[in-house]
Amino acid sequence: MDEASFLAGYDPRAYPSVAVTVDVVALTIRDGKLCVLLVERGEQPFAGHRALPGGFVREETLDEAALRELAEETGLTSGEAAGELDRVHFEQLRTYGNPGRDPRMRIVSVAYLAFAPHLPEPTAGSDAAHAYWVPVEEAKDLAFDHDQILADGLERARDKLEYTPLATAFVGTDFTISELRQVYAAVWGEELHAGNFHRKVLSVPGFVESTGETAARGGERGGPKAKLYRAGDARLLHPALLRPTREDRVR
Amino acid sequence: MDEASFLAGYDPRAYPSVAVTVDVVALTIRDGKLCVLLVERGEQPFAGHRALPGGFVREETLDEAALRELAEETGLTSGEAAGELDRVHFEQLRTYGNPGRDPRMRIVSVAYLAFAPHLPEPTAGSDAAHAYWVPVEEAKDLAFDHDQILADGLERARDKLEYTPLATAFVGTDFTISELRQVYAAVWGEELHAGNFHRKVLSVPGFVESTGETAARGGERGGPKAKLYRAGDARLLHPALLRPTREDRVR
DNA sequence: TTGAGTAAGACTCAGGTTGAGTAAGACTTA
DNA sequence: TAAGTCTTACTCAACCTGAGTCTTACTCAA
Repeated sequence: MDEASFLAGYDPRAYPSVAVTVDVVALTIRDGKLCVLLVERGEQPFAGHRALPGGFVREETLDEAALRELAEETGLTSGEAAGELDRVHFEQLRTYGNPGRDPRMRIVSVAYLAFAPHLPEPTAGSDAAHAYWVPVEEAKDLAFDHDQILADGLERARDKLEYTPLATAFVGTDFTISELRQVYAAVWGEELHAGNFHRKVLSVPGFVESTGETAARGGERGGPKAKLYRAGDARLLHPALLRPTREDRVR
Repeated sequence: MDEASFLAGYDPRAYPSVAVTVDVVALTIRDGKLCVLLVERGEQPFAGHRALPGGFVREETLDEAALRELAEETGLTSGEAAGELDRVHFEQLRTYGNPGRDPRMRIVSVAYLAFAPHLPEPTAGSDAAHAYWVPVEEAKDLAFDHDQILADGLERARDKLEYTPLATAFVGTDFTISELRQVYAAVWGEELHAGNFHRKVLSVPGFVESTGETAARGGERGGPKAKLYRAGDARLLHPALLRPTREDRVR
């Protein structure tokens, strides 16, 4: 039965009311670690627990609701700072709506995944004072089913790194191959062979293009100045950068 | 802002009410063609148009709602026939909730993807009399944003065939490699090299396992009796069966 | 019954991609 | 200045790929 025939034959008020929210899994890399944006809960249920940022959907698209929530939580709502959000990659993750996931009422939550190059620490004193970046391995015991949502988001992020140029959303407009490799290492949680990574990135058409420039200085502990690149126009990587196979992913 | 702080600070009734539905993109293969289950709309809006089956979410999980809708539309609700639904693969596709996607009220729809080996034609006289299987290339001008939902579902199906043993959900419990190849050909819309496909399927650990049996007869127009296989225990295919690269997928 | 056509499945081969390793040279800090 | 780090380029063997050939087993129609 589709929406229309339902509406013709049933009274929507015969069913319990449902609320629709968005929750955002916002990821960034800080100090070489993959971090997620969390908010501190002050009220029951789950008072004292941390949760993913989110909120009710208003008269706006779901995408707009997710972007608005992220902007509010990071404090990036005003003019200049809001421009940083332009470089954030946004995509819908999946929807969570089991009865009982919120103890108070039926809430269907559309989860989003956001990848940010380097958003500032939410500033104290603002609306966003209760939000902060947490390394993903420390993000446990979240409120509601947010542990599951975070886990699903991380899995999606790791997958998309293989087939899409998503990693370029985590670095600045100009970056070195080494910086890009550190993104993969942080998200996948394992080191990559620098030489092979270099070869593969440059062999994928449209992944990166040279700026002709060179980094201002070498690495922190030595090494030559690396060449600078910017994101190319590819939307899919071919061939893909497959992560080292793990048998436990297969069965 | 998360759900709890919203609920504490705002009155949900201050926002327009939102209804939550599920829509199902149910795919099967009939006569070598990929087909989708559609229902005929008798009422405005979109009277005379076809639509994806779907309906309101009740006191059940989203997954249960999608399964229930599919069962109702196909008429597979009673004892024995309902068993056929056990072999249907189900997964959430994505959620569509733009204001205005339904002209009457704000409706957020969680779309599901279903893959069925060979569900019967919905029988006339039942509740499902207005539902039927349509080859996907003939499924145009659907109601609401269902063209988009179908397109997204097809893209997902084509992708998942590469990395997962999903194709086995389209065939019987016992099948030949050739039948499996025809599934790939139907979903991807292109012929595959029989020898290479054979080699690759058998080389992927856990994709298929031999039954030791042989098909009762050869192909319709000749050829030897093929060996029979059943689905293995792999959940991811490694190495993947990548479809022939198309440049237009990349940029 | 036989011959033509079809398909399953095993094989070959050239070309490309892979992970692993080596090496030269540019740069850092101590 | 010395020791260590890092980018980048290279080599190599192993593997995977698409394209094609071949044998054998079967169906169908004459």
